[in-house]
Amino acid sequence: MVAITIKDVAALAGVSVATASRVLSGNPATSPDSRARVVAAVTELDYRPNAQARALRSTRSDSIGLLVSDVRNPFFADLAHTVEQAALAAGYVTLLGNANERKEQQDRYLDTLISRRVDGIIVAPLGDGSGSIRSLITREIPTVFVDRTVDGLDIPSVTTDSEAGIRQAVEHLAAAGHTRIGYISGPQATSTGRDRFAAFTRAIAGTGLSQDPELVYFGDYQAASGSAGVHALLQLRRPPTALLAADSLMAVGAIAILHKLGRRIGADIALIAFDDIEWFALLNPALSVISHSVEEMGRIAVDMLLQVIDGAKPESVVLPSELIVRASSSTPTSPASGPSLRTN
Amino acid sequence: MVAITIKDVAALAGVSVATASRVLSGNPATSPDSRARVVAAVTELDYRPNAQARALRSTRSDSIGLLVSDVRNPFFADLAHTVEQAALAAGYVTLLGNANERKEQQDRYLDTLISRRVDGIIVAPLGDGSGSIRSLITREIPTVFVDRTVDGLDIPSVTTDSEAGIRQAVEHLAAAGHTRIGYISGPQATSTGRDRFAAFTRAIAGTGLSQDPELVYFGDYQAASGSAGVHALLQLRRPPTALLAADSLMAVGAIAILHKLGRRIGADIALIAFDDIEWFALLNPALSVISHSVEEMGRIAVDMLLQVIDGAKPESVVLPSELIVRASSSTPTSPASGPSLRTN
DNA sequence: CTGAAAGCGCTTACAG
DNA sequence: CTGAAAGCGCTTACAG
Repeated sequence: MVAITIKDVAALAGVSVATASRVLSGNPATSPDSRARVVAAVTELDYRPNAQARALRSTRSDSIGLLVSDVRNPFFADLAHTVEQAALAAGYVTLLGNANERKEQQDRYLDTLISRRVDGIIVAPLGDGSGSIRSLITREIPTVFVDRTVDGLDIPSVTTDSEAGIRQAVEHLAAAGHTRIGYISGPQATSTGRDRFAAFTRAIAGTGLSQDPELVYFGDYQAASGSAGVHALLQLRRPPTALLAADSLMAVGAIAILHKLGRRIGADIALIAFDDIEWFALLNPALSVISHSVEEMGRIAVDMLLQVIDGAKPESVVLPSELIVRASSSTPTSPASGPSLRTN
Repeated sequence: MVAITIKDVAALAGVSVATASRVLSGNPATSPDSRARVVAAVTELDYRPNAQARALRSTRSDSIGLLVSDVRNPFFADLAHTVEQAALAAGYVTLLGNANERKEQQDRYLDTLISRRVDGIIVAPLGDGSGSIRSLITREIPTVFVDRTVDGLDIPSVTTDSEAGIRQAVEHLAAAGHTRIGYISGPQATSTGRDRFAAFTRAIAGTGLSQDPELVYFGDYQAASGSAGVHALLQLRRPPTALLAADSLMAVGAIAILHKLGRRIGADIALIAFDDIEWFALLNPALSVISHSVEEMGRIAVDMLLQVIDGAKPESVVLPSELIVRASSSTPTSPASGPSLRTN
């Protein structure tokens, strides 16, 4: 690689390195003449300041890190997109990392982002507060949790209150006559996995439906576990007549295997997914979903991070969720035993 | 932020900074005793080397940049995932950027990656060779193009040969009796947009179908333009009976509006998309696609980049594409005029 | 095997 | 408004 440094620029412009640096950083203490000559030199040499050296000296890098748990999950892809656009508008470039739902990989990226001295980090965390997550606190690195949190860590967060959406989903299914609802849960190592499972448990109890523990399958938020979950649930002596998947990827896996088994979604079995993904509305039957706003979440996360970087301590934000009923859950299944087909 | 430097480590360990540095970088010229004490100090202080300072000195950063044109496109999300895993296996961390199909943003990210001195860059480029793309060459930064190329630039690339897949798609539709095929093209500012359009034009000519220029709509690889394209094409006095979308996002937009208009895909109108996305197989009817391997593309790209970093000059690779027929194009539409329903 | 010193490419008080 | 100089946190010949 050919290195062009500020020295080359200064030499060509006939000024000192200090003056060149001032022009480059927009310091007003420069003469119009110097400015013109430095700018010309920069253009001619196609000079790019070395961000490493700059950051080393000035302790800010105008960049933030965003660590998501799985880029292939459309929810996180959308989140990455909004965060990036919001950050760009505020003058920050976003370095995106992908933890791949694995703790070691999360630690690895966190270490990288820390050692690259990003100005702040937005992370959808995984696991307990051990490992590199802890360093964020001890090193006082501006951090915001998004979508997920870690118990016991005092870090501002933007999350979704899954309670309302899940309760609506369960009540909707109960109203359609379902008494045995299968739940494909997210991993209990994530706060969303735990929260949504707890919300489901409460909703089931509140609606008086079967609390058979066999109706819960613990997946890992990836497609294959959605398929495995459906497979396991349908093998039960008394299989569920409706399914609730805790994220979009597991829903995809569920749909795939239901197709393969020839079960008609919305007719033979009802299905509702957490996360409102554009594609879900295009399925036939369209998928009922529990929706929450990823755009809002992304914007708020960036906003909060900027505040933290400025030394403030913003309040955590909890966004609402709600059920959107589409065809995948609207056709009532007549359960073997259930006569009560109410509507609300 | 609290800064812990190698000086703190050296002081705690009772050795010089030089020795501490040697232990940290695995230099064999260190005594077991020094090693033990430095390691202990690192653990106690939770020390993370400043990657900026290290890179400044050693001219390598063990990181690569991956610039995709749209993270929300599942093809690129999958690509990001494979590239990242392959890079990780080779000891590199991947910084992901999202050009959002916009030249300015591509330049911005390229500048950032260049100024952060990543060891190499994998990019799905956009536009001509102007702007920051040019700097990659003049600064001799190890670069590999993936999925797309830029005319006139001598940079190794991994791309897909769209010719075969598109020809198969057109022939398949022709065999089903379609004579007017609408084409929703990618932007002509991308090599894939141009290549696929050229392949389509040749395939149409070769099959003797209508070459009516009105049957081509130029989109931008984003969902909204797919909807707009369908809208425009269906307004023609003689609308197409089959549609070919040049990427998955435009296909999504196309499907959405077809649903809204009440046109049954696979019955009222045939649809084929470029890019084999997991979700497409789940649609009902399942979508026929032109498939190419994103995993292979990602792995090869990383492999080539490592070669370039090592000073080699690898040959460009072109991967094949092929049609996968599913229900969205399998039901022959009986065209107003066409009697010739051949099968092959 | 070890330490003192130079230097990577910048920025920023400090004088003038 | 400008330049010389120090220093950010590392690494790496150079002596020993």
